[in-house]
Amino acid sequence: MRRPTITDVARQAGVSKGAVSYALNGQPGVSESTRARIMAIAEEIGWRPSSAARALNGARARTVGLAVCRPARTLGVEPFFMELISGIEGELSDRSYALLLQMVTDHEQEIAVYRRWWGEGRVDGAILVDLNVDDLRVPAFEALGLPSVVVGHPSGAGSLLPVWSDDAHAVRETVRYLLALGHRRIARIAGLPHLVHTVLRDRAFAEACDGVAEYVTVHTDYTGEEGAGATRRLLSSPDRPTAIVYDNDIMAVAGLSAARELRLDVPGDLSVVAWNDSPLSRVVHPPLTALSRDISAYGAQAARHLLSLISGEDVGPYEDGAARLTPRGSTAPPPGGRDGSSRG
Amino acid sequence: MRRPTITDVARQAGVSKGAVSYALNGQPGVSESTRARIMAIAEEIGWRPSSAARALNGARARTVGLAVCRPARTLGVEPFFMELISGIEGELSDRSYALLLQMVTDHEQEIAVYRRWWGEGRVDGAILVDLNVDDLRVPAFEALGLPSVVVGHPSGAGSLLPVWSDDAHAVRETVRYLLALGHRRIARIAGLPHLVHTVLRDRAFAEACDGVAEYVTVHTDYTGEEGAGATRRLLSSPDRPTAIVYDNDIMAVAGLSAARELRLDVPGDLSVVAWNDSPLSRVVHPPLTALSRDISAYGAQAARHLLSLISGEDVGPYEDGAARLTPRGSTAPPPGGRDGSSRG
DNA sequence: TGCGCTTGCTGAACCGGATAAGTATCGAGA
DNA sequence: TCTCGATACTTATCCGGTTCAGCAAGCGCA
Repeated sequence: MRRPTITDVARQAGVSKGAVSYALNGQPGVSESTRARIMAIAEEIGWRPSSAARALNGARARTVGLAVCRPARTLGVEPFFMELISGIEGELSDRSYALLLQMVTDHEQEIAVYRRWWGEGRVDGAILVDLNVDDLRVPAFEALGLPSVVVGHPSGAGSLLPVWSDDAHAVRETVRYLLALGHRRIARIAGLPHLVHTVLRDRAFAEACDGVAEYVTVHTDYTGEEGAGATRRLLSSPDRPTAIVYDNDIMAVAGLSAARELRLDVPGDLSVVAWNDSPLSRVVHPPLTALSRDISAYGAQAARHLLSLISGEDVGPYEDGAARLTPRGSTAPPPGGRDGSSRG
Repeated sequence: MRRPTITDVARQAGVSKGAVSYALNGQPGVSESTRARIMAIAEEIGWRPSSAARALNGARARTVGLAVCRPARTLGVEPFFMELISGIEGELSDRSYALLLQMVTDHEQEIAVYRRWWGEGRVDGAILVDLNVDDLRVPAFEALGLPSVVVGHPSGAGSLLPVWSDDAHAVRETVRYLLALGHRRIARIAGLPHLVHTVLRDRAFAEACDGVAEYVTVHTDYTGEEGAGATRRLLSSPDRPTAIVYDNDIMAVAGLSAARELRLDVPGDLSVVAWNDSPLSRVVHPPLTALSRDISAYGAQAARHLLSLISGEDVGPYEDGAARLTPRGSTAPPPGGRDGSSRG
């Protein structure tokens, strides 16, 4: 049961291969009646043009690559990726592009994967996530000439096209909010220190707190375990923070549990803010005050930008709206109430 | 900057295209010295054979398709998928196969996606997940002749190749454990009722409890919201259950919080068991007693089976080990202690 | 009536590899 | 010395589309 080819359709329709091709692609060169007849036959015998044969004629592969480089254990839990992928995917499939996915363990391997995909003509472009400081992938992609969108801050994207969101702004908003509540000892449990957005958040956090509150930043690997561990250490120090900002939601949930183990009430004794709002933030008790963003829309935007880039349009960096703080039950004035500070 | 082709390599090496092809594929027909020279030149100019051109000669696309059909909001949170994909992916990339991913909203759309992929020769096979009762996709895939592995129970897989795990066994083990602790009123907050594994779990749960405990099963859409809602309803009834088994971890976490809102202690007043162990189960307090499986290995096995099927090997169904119960802090004897029942 | 233009199609070349068939070279054996 | 066979290639064809050049028919118009 061989797959039907253009020749089968042509023979059945009594026309040449060329005519079928014109009919299929809506090009002039066939009459409407012939086109209809050809399409009907194609439909009937279930013919679809081979993507390989099309690609051979210089056409696009109509596929975008995404290699994700994170330790498996953090990947599974973080809603961020699935939402991002889901957004990318939605946009791609609307334009009948496919997404080629591969998980890798390090950047060297990721570069090798792209080198292969690009060399083999399997993909037309790539999406680069989890931008590192001095990221090896940026010069590699530049050298390959692989059309790429970087999901991350322009400062680290080199000549590649950045799609980003102002994390510094979100940090400032969060700190202002906590200050307004009266907090004066604020900790931040951050993610991997070599990620560009971690560095930017670190800096913004330090600047926002400087002179108005004691602050400390602890780096982790984003896992709940490290989040809980860091929380325990912070909370068992004599001058424990009255508020903790977590760089993702799984650590915030873990921190919530760690606080409870230590018999601390959230938000009575400790306020908790989670980055990346997700269903998880809403189902725990108390529901988490979180920095919300439409990750799926962000992914869709990245995909749109990449497709524009691929089709040769002239596109510039895209700045998505910054995360908005969504106050919920996990934040309140610190123990002892507001210490007389004014707002703003 | 055109991509180099086999012709470029041939010209530079001073040989014919045929020779380059033989050299590349390790076939006899070129001397070792020539082969080395050709490979060196290929490496130098960064040539890789176009996958499209290869596919045109009847070769495989070396790609496997996975269309995931779940509402976006449940997808993001459940670790299950990312772990499964990660396992599939690891196996595929070891054999330099790629994974083509698409998210769809319903089965009709999923079938359409596969029809296109298969018709266009983009994929060599497919992995079917979230098997439904009377699943439309099974006859569709059979009709297409698309080599497929079904991640789900053989009873619903038709003539497709099933890779499955005995959920009924896991249910029985869980119920036995809860009975041994002394529980006599057990609830189960299940997932979508049209999924084959939900039906199988439902049946096994009813059979295991029948005559020895009061039981009730509530169906949800797997989201934390519905899990929390169902938990509240169950716990506010006069004869509330002393133990609840949740069909996934996000609902278990939501249930944990719901119980806490109602001032019920876990595990003192209520025991909680989660299906699908994940980092999430360990970071909440108390850590959740969970049904653990190596999802990643399961995915890898599904991928291996599919690749065997694609290469025409004769493969039979694969039954993975059933989930093992991992007791943690969320389960204990019911209020009032063991009611004198003996173990076993 | 003849010219040029448009319409609707055909035939052939081409994309980049794989591969079967053909060929030149060389060494070994009769 | 001639043949045989292996070795190391080349040449040509094919895969399934796209696309360009060509061509016949029909039509408007001078």
